[in-house]
Amino acid sequence: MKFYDSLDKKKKNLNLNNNKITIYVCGVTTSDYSHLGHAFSSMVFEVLHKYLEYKKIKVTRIQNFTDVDDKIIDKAKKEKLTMHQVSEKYINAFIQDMDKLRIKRADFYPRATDEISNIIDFIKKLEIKGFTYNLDGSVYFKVNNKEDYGKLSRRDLNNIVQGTRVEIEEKKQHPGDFALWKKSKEDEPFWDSPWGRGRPGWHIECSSMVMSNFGNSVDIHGGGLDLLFPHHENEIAQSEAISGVRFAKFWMHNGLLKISGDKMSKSTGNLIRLRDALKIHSPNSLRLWMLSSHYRNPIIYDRENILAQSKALRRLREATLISNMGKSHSGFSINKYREIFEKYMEDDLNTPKALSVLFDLSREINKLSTLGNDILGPQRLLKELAMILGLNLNEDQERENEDIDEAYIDDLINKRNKFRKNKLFKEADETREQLKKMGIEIRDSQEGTVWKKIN
RNA sequence: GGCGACGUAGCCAAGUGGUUUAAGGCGGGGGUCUGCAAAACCUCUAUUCGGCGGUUCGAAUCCGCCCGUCGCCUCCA
Repeated sequence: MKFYDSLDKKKKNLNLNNNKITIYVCGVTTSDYSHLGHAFSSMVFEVLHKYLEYKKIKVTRIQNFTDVDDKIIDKAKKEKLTMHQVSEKYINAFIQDMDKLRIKRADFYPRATDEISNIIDFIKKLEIKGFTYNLDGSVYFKVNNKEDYGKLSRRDLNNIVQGTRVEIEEKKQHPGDFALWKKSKEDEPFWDSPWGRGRPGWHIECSSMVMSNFGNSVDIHGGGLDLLFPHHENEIAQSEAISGVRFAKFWMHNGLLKISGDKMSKSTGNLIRLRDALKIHSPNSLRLWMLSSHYRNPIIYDRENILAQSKALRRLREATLISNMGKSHSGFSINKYREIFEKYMEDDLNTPKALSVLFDLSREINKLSTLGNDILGPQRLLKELAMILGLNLNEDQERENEDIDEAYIDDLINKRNKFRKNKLFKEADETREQLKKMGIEIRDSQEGTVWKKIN
């Protein structure tokens, strides 16, 4: 099983201890509703999780909530709520929205505010080792004391600031130094610490959570590519400054989601909320769309593309819905498809290729069915493999059949079939048109007439 | 200015030295089936991988230059 490691810049073999694996994924700052980029990132590592589990590997996946930060504090002031209330609201929304997308939940969702005492201990250790300095009640990490700083993002400390738009805090010893502990201003939430009242800096919570849950090193550390610098670079610096060992065996970064060529991000307001996307797209179509490009590549939001995926989805679903009338066995090897699927998944999570196996399998099922073969096994395999990718091939069918007067539809279908029996085709076609106007498409087959809702 | 990614058919998107004279999906053409449809199946739809050079017996795949798009260097999945 090979995955691309952003630090070593190559695909590496995943070696396991006792068939166990630990995964830490950087979660969201709880200052707003989650957007599609969050969904994409969460889904990538969820699919990884599910695949490993399918391979009988014991996975522990943690995804954090950053529930203390400037934006949350601002929002709380504006809405006259406490920081905690704001966070609570968006944490609940996150869970709700991700559930709807059928993202299997992580094992734990630790919050920064529950981690404070560990964080303080962490900073104390860094202090003892001489990696920090105090500046007006805030504590900073000395980037110059970490000789390999910049190894993840290939950055050189000497020109790390040149040409940037960063306003350099003149007091910092080095422009790259970052806050471990921020002194709190008046009317801001705070925690007592050896350095006075304040709150943790952004990067420290992830290091602390990894270490308090997994020890000095985690197997896979994931997140969006936008976190590579400075967030993950800083995590490495502070963690390895303490432990002296490699912080994450694998750094996995998903590509960023874009809207008409530009990154989806909070700063520009250029984003689509997951809950809004779910109003016009089914979970399956959204997932199929996200899975149809490789996780490390950027993906551009485009309604037409997602719509195309929902049509593709039908192909898969139809193949699982064919009644199994066949008796004979074709000598068809389902293991071949399973093996190819696994081969692609284990090659750095190549979901586009893995999906192609599902489509090939669907075609095979249709062919076998026409030839009168037993298709139960292949159908089960199709559903099983799709489920690893979070595609529920029964779900949309059920969903589409909601809110429909089935008895009325059955009446019309019976009526049409009587017309057909009596060769009154004109009347039969009119009835079919009537159904179509209601959004119902029908299909005649040997087993009778079946119908489904169309969009 | 520094670091990095990408550019493959009408569209989306894999492939990163020979097994690929390039997966899969959407769209489109033709056919089979059907009273007609739908679905399904068969078949066609890039002799070619941004451009130009180079390395090699052999390149979409490696190297160089150029053009274009984007990301990070600021909170960000």
